[in-house]
Amino acid sequence: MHNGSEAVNLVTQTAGARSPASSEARERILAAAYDLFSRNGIRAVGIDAIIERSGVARMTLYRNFTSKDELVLAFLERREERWTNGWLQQEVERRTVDPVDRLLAIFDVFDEWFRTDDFEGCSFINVLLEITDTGNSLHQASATYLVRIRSFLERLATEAGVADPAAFAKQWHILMKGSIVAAAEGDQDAATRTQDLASLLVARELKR
Amino acid sequence: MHNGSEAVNLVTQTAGARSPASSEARERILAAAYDLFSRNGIRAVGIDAIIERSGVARMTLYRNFTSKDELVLAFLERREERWTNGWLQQEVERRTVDPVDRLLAIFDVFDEWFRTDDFEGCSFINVLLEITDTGNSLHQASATYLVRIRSFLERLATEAGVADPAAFAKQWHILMKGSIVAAAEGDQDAATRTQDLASLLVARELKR
DNA sequence: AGGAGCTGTGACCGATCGTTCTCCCTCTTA
DNA sequence: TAAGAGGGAGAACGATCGGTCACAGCTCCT
Repeated sequence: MHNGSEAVNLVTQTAGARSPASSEARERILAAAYDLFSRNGIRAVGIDAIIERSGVARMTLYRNFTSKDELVLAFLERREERWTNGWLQQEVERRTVDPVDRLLAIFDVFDEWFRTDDFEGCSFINVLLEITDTGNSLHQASATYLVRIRSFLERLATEAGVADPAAFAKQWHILMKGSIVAAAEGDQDAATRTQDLASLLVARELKR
Repeated sequence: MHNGSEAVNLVTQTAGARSPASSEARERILAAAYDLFSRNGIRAVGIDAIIERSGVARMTLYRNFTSKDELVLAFLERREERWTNGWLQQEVERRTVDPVDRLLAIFDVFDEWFRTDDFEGCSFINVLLEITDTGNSLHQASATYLVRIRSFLERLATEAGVADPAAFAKQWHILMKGSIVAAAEGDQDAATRTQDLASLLVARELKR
């Protein structure tokens, strides 16, 4: 899930500009890192595991990424592309158009997610909690991607005509995060429970 | 916080029964492990850091705990003693007596917690997310301690006369977990925001 | 033909991981 | 006073960590 191999074949490129930033090897490394990091966390996954799964040479990895941290950063970036934008946001917008319905639909999407057998949780939360040091670039990057999710919520809240969209988005995000942790604990019905809570907030903010 | 050094001096014990399970060295190891694990997580803290901080010999640690995993297990047990029981539960019960007020007071207690400069988050959530493998004993232990927190909530919900205390406790716990993650993200007002959500649930479940 | 650029191979680095071992010292209690 | 247990110190174990090195092979462009 969320690791669709649309792979974008970029081989046979134009003139000497064979940019290393989009080589086939780099893509395979990133794909392997995505699977391993999202499922097992950062610290638990070593470079060896990544090169083995990607079938790439050790030096090829270090030619494409100067360090493990930079690879993790690239993973987080891809996580936003695939999970936040390509999945959550897109799925919500596909299901309905009314902004309030879209907000509530988040938990319908989560419900399906929580029931997948290989539920991996939210990588941004995982990295944020795994890397304690608030000065660490990985910690900060995760925090930034979480802020971006909140921007999406705030946009929907604004469209819905909520009085204080920023505050609303923060509360909504607390609900989302709570449900994700509950799902990680094993509660398959966490999304439904949380949607019920969310509907209470909607009812208060928007008499309809 | 929550690491009060009440230390329980157990030296000079009775007859040969100098149980290794409560030696002074063991206590110092556990105290060091508590500080380090709760603040930095499990994987980030090595044995070396623990023996250095505790000032104990390497072999003394392994005479008291057969492995790092067992030390982590002992840490989690102490975390429940100090955090769940000795702090959260006690603090809530000290502040008020009405069960509904006690449920809401959780977020008053959280508010103070979130504002401490060395906020460490919930170790049970941290370990649960850090150790992905659901079969791992550390993962399972963390899950169990989270269930116990829910038991406390359920007790209060029952006393409050909620229709479905188990479901109520799960929703309340989702709110708590969401607020803790938000606090880890840096939101100092996460407890207030969450208490507002919580009050909506209370209002629906108990017309008063 | 030749050079540039990316990849593969495999040895290798120092550091750190969790864990074990041996030797000795210091208490306590019988 | 003797026995015995707990602790301290430090070397060492094999494994793994992230990261580097030299060298050879391939494919593409000019």
